[in-house]
Amino acid sequence: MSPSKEKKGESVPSLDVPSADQVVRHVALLIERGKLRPGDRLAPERELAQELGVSRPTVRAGLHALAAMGVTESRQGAGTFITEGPPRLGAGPLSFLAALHGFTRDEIFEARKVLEVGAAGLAAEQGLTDRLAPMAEEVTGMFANLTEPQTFLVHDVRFHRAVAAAGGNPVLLALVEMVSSLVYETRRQTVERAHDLKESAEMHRRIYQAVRDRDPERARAEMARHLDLARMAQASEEAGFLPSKVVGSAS
Amino acid sequence: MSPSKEKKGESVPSLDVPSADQVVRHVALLIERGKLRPGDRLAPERELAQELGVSRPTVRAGLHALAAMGVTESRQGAGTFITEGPPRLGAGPLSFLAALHGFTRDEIFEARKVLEVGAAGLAAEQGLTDRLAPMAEEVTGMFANLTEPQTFLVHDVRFHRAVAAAGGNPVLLALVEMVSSLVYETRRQTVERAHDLKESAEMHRRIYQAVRDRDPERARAEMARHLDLARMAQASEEAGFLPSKVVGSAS
DNA sequence: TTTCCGAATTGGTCAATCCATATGTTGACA
DNA sequence: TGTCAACATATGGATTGACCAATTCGGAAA
Repeated sequence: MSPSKEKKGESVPSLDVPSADQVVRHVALLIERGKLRPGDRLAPERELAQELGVSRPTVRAGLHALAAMGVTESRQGAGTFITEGPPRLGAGPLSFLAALHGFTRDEIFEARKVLEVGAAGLAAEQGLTDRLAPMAEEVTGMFANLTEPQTFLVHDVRFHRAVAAAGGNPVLLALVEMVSSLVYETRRQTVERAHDLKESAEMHRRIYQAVRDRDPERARAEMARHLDLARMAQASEEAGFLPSKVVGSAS
Repeated sequence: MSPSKEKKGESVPSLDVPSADQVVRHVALLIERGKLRPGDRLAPERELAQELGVSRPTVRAGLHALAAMGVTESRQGAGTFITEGPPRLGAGPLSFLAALHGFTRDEIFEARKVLEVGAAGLAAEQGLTDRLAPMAEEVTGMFANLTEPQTFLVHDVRFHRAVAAAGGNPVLLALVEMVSSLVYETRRQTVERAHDLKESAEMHRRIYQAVRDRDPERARAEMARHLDLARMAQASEEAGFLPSKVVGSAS
């Protein structure tokens, strides 16, 4: 079954496939061929090691890499599983990039603006009525927690997620969540200083109404305006509070 | 320096920190504190193992995870280094997501549209003249290779990268590259069937001109139009060629 | 039939060892 | 004296073997 067991010192030492990558490629192949679907369990490490002709630590290295990419999850005693649930991109890689290259708050908000304005437009165009309820719910949650900044923030984040979801594009949703999570950690530390939570809730409500009314242009405009104001609000919250305006907390 | 050396069977077994994550967190901390910058070399695995009080295989597992996130690169005999170069997000995670959840070509193009239309708008607004040359160069390369589809495609991809770069936002650039790379592999297999390469080159030229003229609205419109046409073009190229319209080739 | 315990399964970790590659040093040779 | 090749060292890559810890599931007992 496995003619790949080549001796090392052979005449042609050209094909050097890093063994750890072999595991990743193997899993990738199984996924592409549909043999592995979300929630499925992978073969035990010991079996994988034998199948691929590598040692167990090598298999483990590959599985760690897959786990870091959010592809798999391992539970001691149970097994290794393909990640279930909605498509998500881990925030880790972006967080590291942010910390390493010193992304600024403004840059991140600008990226959010592009993503979320687009998502809001799509949401209004699609007009999927069953996606409206989650948005409305979060707006309600915001108005109900004007004096509880932390709770308010949770509804805030979930509202933006709901808008992206209403866009109906899983790729965009994954990107929005990845970038949003970059801001979330920072924001959680400064939201206590926020004033005008009411004004923020009103803006979210206007975004919701625009989507509900299937008015893409208004949805885009309201989202753009909201993110601009949110950016400035956070800037003032951070004033003299955080040592640097550089974001980045690796998960 | 490290009082974290807790015995396992102690009276309070509550704090179970998966050892592999310890390595990731350790590196993350060093990065956040500015002790590690792109290009720097990490301590040797054996030293890290001793510092953190874990075994070397565990350290290796953590380093593999970091490598999978694109944070580090290891070179046998030399050491492990923080990834250098421009901020990049690996395409691996998105590829897996695409394969697992069956993202369609249309969904990916829609996401590209949001990202790249936004980037084109930013590029035109910024008007950084020193970012124009790379774009012009790729357009020239496309016109010079109308009969060489593979070469044409390379310039095509690089043009879109150049536009995103001209937007001046590293976050957006990283996202554009990540999503674009999803399409690239598929496209490379079908581009031979393309006709109207000349028309495609013309469209790119118009995008360039709009950015050069600092006309954001036109830049957005041209990019949107281009991506719509490119989507349809690829659909016809794929007709009866690829077994499925589902994208996804994990790197 | 229900409940509980224990064996088998499986991931998590460690230790020791060897190999492959890169790098720096040293010594021989021109 | 200068240059280059061979060797020693540092470091990541991988293996073997073993043991621990958490989960799962089946069989025994109530």
